[in-house]
Amino acid sequence: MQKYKDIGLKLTPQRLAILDFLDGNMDHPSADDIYKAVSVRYPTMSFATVYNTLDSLREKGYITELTIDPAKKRFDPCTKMHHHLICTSCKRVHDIHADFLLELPEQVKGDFRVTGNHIEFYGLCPTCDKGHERRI
Amino acid sequence: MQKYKDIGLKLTPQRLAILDFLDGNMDHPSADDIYKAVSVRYPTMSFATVYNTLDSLREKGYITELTIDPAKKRFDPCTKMHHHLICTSCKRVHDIHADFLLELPEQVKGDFRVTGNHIEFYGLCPTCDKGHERRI
DNA sequence: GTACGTGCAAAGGTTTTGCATTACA
DNA sequence: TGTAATGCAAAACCTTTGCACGTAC
Repeated sequence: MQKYKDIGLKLTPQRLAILDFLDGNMDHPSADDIYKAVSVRYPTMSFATVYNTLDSLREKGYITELTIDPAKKRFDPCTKMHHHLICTSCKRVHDIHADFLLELPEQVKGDFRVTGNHIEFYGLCPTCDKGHERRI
Repeated sequence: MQKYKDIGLKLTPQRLAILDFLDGNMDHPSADDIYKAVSVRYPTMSFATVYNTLDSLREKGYITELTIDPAKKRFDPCTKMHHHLICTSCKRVHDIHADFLLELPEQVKGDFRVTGNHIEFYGLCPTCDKGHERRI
């Protein structure tokens, strides 16, 4: 596994399994999703290991913790600044890589030092939308 | 209490205390914050009542449940569409009532029916920013 | 009077922690 | 070999639920 050599963490089999699961994953999985997925290969996997690893990866800047789900934390291996489109029915989350101009007016910003932003778009995905009548 | 007459809920003293605490509140309190605040006047107040009331108020559209805090739900009595400016250090949340043009490109939106959006601005509030050296 | 709200305690779900054991570097 | 990670279980949180009792309407 050359790919993860420079990550600055001990590369245990469990961590490699977690890294592999997250690599390119666009589902914004929860800790439990990750635990279930890697447990298939490592039946002794524990939540402590999952949370430890996620915490280390977050500290190193390899993943982002999302606050889009009120019920649980979800994790995003894509750390490039982007936004999210969330289906309010099935809770699936799509990445939005479009850019938006979001400059706060001076009188609103005040002395606040703004360092970033994140947009949540809400709506119904095509699948969930079909459950409703819809005439144009 | 004429003010809450038309709310469509039984107006118990506990509910009135919660409504009074929330009215004009800009702190985006958690259920626990609300529980602590109203417990001063109503020592027998229970979490069940707080959550029941918050749930009813949310259903009726009088409050919004915020997902800006990974640790717990926070509630906002201001239901007019607005955004938030969050200090990553002290976690305090300010309301942003500015408008932004957020139109998703067709090829990004696809058949998704977008119904709303919410922007989180991140940064350091003036107080927390003072802890860092900062020369212009 | 009756439907609905309250309060208590217990349970459910997610995340954290302590500690002995194991294994990467 | 030494430091750091793993795994298990227990605990800590936040939130929800069941049920007997109480109260607004």
